[in-house]
Amino acid sequence: MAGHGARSRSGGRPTLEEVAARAGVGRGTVSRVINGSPRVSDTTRAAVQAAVAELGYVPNTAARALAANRTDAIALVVPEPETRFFAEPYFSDMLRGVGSELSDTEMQLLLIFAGSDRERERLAQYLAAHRVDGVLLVSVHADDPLPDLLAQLEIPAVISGPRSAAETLTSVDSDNYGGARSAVEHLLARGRNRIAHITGRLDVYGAQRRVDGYRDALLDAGRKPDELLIEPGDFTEEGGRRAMTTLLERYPDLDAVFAGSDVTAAGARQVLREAGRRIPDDVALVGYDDSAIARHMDPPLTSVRQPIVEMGRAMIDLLLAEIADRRPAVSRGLERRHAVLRTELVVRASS
Amino acid sequence: MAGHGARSRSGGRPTLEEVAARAGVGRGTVSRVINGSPRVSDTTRAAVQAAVAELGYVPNTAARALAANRTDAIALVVPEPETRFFAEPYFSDMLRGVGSELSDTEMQLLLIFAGSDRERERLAQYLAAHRVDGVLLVSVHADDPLPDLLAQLEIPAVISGPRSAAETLTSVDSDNYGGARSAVEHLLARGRNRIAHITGRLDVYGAQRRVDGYRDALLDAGRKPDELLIEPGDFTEEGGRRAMTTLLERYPDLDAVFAGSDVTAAGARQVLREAGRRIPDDVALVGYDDSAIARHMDPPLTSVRQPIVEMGRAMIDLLLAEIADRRPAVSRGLERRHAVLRTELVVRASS
DNA sequence: ATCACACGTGGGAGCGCTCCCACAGTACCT
DNA sequence: AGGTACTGTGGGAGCGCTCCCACGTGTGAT
Repeated sequence: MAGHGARSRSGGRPTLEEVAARAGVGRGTVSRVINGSPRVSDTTRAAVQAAVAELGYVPNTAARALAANRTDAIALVVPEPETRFFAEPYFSDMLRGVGSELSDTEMQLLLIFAGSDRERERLAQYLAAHRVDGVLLVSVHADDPLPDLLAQLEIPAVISGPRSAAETLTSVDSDNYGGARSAVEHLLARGRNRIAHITGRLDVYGAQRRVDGYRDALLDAGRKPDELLIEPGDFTEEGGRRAMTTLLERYPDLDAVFAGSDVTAAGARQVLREAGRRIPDDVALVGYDDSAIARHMDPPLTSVRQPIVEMGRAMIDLLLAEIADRRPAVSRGLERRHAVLRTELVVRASS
Repeated sequence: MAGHGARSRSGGRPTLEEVAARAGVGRGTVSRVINGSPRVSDTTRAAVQAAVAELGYVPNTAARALAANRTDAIALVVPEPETRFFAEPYFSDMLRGVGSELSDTEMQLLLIFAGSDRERERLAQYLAAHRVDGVLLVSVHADDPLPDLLAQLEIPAVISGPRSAAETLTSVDSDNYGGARSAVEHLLARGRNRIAHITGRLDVYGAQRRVDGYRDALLDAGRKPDELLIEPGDFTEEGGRRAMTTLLERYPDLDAVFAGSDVTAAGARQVLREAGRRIPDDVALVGYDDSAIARHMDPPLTSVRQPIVEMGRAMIDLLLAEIADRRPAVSRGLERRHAVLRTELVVRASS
């Protein structure tokens, strides 16, 4: 066991310079080895690696960040209070995808909550200090100033769930349009005739796309969509109840409901039950998200699954690419990228 | 609105030097103002602050970290897979406490999962690189090498749930002994005579302390604890079922059970029901943790609440103090601190 | 008047890296 | 033989801070 004395100066960690001396090479060469540059001979590389191992050298991140003007860290920004973060599986799935894709990288992931005004203030400071190389944005509301701030600071960012068809940030989304279509096509195939739709919050782009998918599925089946069968909801259970009540008054004979979320479907289910409708015998019910609620509902709810883990992975891929592109300072006019991932209809007893 | 041109050199952020020039002072003085040193005259301070505001100056963290040899970041290390982190309210409560206590600090919190061997490898590298000023350790198993690693690297650390009575790290804990006592005293006060205890995993120090509390409560009431009424569990539902089955065979006439966790109580409840025992009429049941399970059980479960949010706060307080103490390089031989927070018995219908 | 000692301040040195230019050495062409 | 090109290498400069020493200047004791 050579080089027992890991520290050359008492208390301090070994530096590049010390590794260089030990290996009998220059500082630059050690730096090249550490950073995996190919412009080093094999013998030299081996010598340096030996010295690194002997001294237990670990690069000083702060020094690297200062010299290279990068942090090797990215932030996952959640503009929600922490409680919602823990309550919804969406976030944990997203985190799983992001984490797995990042695990063979040197990149460090920071989780930042920005639910309160105070937290948002801190976040702004944080970004202004350029403490991360890039940002992942999830669950952003249409009027959020954060995307603009990021653009202004020229920080690479990827958003999940674009705010509109003209989203300026690189984005990742699930195929809301296709998901809605598959739900409606499924109901048509089951022989349903009067299919209602309780929408999500219509200021959310994805909710709009689901309405589009609903309409087009009917049109392509040769039916004329009835606007009175489309009742606005807001992703909540209460919204589902309200909308269902309205729809039932309007069309007592409707035989299917496509809800904008599983929670909304739960609200609708309650009203249907109270009105004496059996599910699925009288009215078929389909939700969206395939959350735990869907599996545990009575009867189990047919629902559209979004590939959230995969969306997390895709976000990282796009973000890393954008960071890499930006490194050479040349702002190559890359067109914005928008990834759309396929959804899957999970059929259960409710339809 | 003076000083419209925020940037003096194109593309770059303003530096300390530039702020100094603008304010007509030296670099050192600006540094003092930024860091809140009292050794600056009021007029000078005002001038510097004005310059900072005009230029939109934000300190460069990397430079500061390099020069001052600190990171202003601490890590919350969770030696569990992410799924458990999200599944258990323990972690989210802890995070809430930690976050709230940190919110009026410059400290940045990093959340690090170290569930897999691979992740633990990364963590070791991370700590070796001294990328954080301190570490918060939650849910550490008795044989975990992490505490030793931290001690060796001389990184300030606070552990929640000491590993033994001789814990070497600064620790925060809830009063497991007192919590158990209050549960048993409650059962005694309710007139119960044969009180069983299903323990937690006995390699967890807190579980041992609960057994101690159970015994002492009985002793102090003038009863001799019966070791055959103490059956080892492991915090799980299955363990609760197993232990309850054994206990019921041994003492068909027992009239109370104090379980080491709510989940264990749920397992015990199931066995009791199947054996035809009514809760609380025939057998009173008390759990530990006051988790969501306790509130939703039928009947609602009496349980010992741990002040987890407060524990998170206390951990931060102790850690920040330790970091501050270490800053002046003088390793003042401070005795290790061990905070113990009071528990609270939440009485519900099960007892 | 002299000394002592604060206080507020300026700026040099240095933290540990990366970047890049310079240079020796080798290889391959004219 | 000279030129050109490329490869591998060393080390200077500089990233933006903090730390600390040195230097006025003002105050009070002698």
